[in-house]
Amino acid sequence: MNYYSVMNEDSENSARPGGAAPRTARRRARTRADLLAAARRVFAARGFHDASIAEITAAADVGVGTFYLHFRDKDEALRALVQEGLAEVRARLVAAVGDTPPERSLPPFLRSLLREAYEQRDLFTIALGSGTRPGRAARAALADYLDTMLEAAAARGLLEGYDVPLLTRLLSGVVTQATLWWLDQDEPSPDVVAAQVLRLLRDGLPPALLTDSADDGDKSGDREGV
Amino acid sequence: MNYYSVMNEDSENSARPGGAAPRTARRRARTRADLLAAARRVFAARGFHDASIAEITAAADVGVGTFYLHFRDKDEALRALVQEGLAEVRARLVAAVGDTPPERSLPPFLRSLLREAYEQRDLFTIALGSGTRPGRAARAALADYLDTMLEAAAARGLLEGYDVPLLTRLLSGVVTQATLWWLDQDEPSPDVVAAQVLRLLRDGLPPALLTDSADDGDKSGDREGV
Amino acid sequence: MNYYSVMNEDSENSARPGGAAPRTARRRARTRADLLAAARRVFAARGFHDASIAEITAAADVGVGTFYLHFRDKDEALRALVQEGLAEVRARLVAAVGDTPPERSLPPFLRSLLREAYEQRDLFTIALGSGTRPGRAARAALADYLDTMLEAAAARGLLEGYDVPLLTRLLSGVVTQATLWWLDQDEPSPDVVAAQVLRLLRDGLPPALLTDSADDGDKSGDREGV
Amino acid sequence: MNYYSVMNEDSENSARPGGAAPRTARRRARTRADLLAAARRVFAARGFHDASIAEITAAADVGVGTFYLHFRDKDEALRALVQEGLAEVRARLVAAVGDTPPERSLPPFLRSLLREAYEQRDLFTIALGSGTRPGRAARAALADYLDTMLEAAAARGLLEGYDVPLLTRLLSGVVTQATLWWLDQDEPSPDVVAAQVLRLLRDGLPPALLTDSADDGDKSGDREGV
DNA sequence: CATGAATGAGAATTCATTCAT
DNA sequence: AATGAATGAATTCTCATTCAT
Repeated sequence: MNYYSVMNEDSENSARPGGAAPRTARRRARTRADLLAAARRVFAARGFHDASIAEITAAADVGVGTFYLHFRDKDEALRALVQEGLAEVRARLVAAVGDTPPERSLPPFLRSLLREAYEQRDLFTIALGSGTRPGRAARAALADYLDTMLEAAAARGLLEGYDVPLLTRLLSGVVTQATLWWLDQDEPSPDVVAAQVLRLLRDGLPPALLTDSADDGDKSGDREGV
Repeated sequence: MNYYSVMNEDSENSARPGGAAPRTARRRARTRADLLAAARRVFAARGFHDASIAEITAAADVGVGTFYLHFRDKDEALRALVQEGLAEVRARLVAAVGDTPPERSLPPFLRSLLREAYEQRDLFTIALGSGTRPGRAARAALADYLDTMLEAAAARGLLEGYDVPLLTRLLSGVVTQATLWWLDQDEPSPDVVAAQVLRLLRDGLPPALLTDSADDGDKSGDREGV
Repeated sequence: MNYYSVMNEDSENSARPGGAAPRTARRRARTRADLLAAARRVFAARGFHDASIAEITAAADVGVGTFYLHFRDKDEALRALVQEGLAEVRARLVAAVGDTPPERSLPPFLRSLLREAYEQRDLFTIALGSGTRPGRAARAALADYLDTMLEAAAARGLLEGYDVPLLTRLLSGVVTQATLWWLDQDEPSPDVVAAQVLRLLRDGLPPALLTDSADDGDKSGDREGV
Repeated sequence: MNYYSVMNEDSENSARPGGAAPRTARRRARTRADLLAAARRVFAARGFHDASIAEITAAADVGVGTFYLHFRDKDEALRALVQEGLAEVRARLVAAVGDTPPERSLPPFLRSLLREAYEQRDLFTIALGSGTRPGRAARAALADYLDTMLEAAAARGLLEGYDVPLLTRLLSGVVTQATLWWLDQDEPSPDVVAAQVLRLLRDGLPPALLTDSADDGDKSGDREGV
């Protein structure tokens, strides 16, 4: 059992009987935010597994014990970091897509997503780059969002012959990889990347590259003229 | 200094003057293979970071010290596992593609790759799934291979307007994700996935999904009739 | 990277803004002192190389990890032990010599040194007896001190014909050996040893023992009458 | 129990029933000599405690197991190395001193000893420099030899007022230190060092350096005129 | 005799977690 | 709420020693 579990009961004990002492609450929230910011820096710099609690608390300029006042353990901190960080991203993406109907929201969504990924390279690297549970959860959340859009399109009969869940994964693979691109380079800008991704999704590759004698009959037949 | 470095001189001392003692060498190779097989199982089951040397040696049914006779440390073992495993995969892929000209080899290459990924799910999960150096190296090797093909196509003027290095990464993202798909499910078969991937790459998504008011001028103009 | 390096910043953070928490600092210092005392006992009893960290922490009655909170490794502990121990000795020697002019300070210095060596046999054994770096540093420090005295004498023209650095080493050899004497015996007392050393240095050995046909010319000429 | 103990029975089994196969014996002796030479190099370079058996056998270009065919363990090898090495030295010293009567042999003895020490710096460093048992044994052997000479002199009434065993130790300290001198420098030559040592032993230090108000009564009285 | 792969006990070291202040 | 010294279980790594060939 952790100190954390004593101090953070599941019940909503934020209801102050006398309605008093919001000062303490604010301090506490600030410390927590400091810790998350420090964790983001340290995880990005050294990788989740090689980061130690002591490093994080040192970066946050708090005592080691303080960590356990706010998080059960390192995994908890990662989960909170990714979850809360991506929640903000999600909010901005929803705002960017606005009330565009699902079947037309893919371009603005991708463009915004890649912009966010570029702005918050460290967070995306942490979330997508390492084989951790919250990383997988983040990928799943992205896939879910894409899924919603594609299912809406499928419901309108726009995706005959596509396996929507698989398609979802492939698309999320494209996005993930585009994101990890910036792990090494800073160029090109997210807008250029978005244009390339959209072009690939719209036009596919040149037919000459996919001429395939082993392909199933009628498909290859359709393309013969090319 | 490691025992490893003492026991494994870099010099080419494999030249046995009397042509003697290949027995010992064979024993040694067998033990090494046992260790790699055990490492593959343990890494796949518990993840690279959570696997301990003791687990690996126990799984290989050898003493702990034996590990260090063959590998400098855990990273070394991972590197060897991925490198040698993928070398075999690469050999089979090369054989599968045969002398198909580069600009027509994408379909057979992808199909073979996905079959290999399916057969050797554990290896691919280890190589691609965790944010380790050999993982990145493996991704890079895949990208290199794709790059060779695409550059050949580009040299024939088949990829006007595409950013080849970026395209390479996006494709490798698709493949990586398709591979990680089987981390959770066993369905569908690699041939079905390959067909979907090839269809996506050939046809792109239905234009309706990509109609984009914010698109850059002439491109959207081209597509207006749709 | 060591826990030590995380917990012991090099910066001068001893400046407590609020002037607070000297309690913790005192506790910490006490634990450190306990560890050094335990190390002294264990090193003296089993020799530096054969002593294990676990033995030291057991002797100090603290957890193993605590050792690394105070010292980077065993060498660090030895260095601290010797350095700090000899610093105290040095302080007492300086006090004993007082403001005696350098060319007359050899007798009181040797007497005090041998008394210290006797009192702190364990420390001197650790410092001088084993071929470790701090051991060599300790010998060097002793030689330096002797050097200061002898150079002062040489500047007054009292050491014509002597190679001062070499002489320094020979003297320190005499002292070192006198010290190691007590490794086996407890007798005779330091004052008796000091008297013998001083007598040897003052009178030399009886000329009869050093009559030397192969000696260099004029020197032997001087002594011919004997 | 060691392989060594099986192969090296205490009984003199060198008596070959058929008087045959001296070839094998020669080979064996040669391997042993190779190992000792390698041990000398490795011990001198890395220190006894930090040298490993594997290093020694690698330097001797034999298999690890071979070591145990000739020595029980590392200590055994050190003992043999020092013992046999010093036996040769001793033989040469005895030859150098010849039939000089004991009370006149100190000068030639010291001169020869320092020459040997210079020639065989590595051996002397190993023997005297590290706090090992054979090291102490070597020091004791040196002291014994000096003791023989000094006792002979004392028997002739030449050492009234000197504590011979202690004097022995002090002298051996001088010699040891002179030897360790060459650990750092190559200069000056052994003959110069010997001359300085002999001068110190003959003349002592200048009286001015040893004027001592705290000295015991009559001794200081004797020296008042100085 | 010689070999060197294999062994495993033991030592060093790390670091998440606790708890007295 | 915050602190940071202390803890010790767990892990990595070393190397003397054995033994089958």
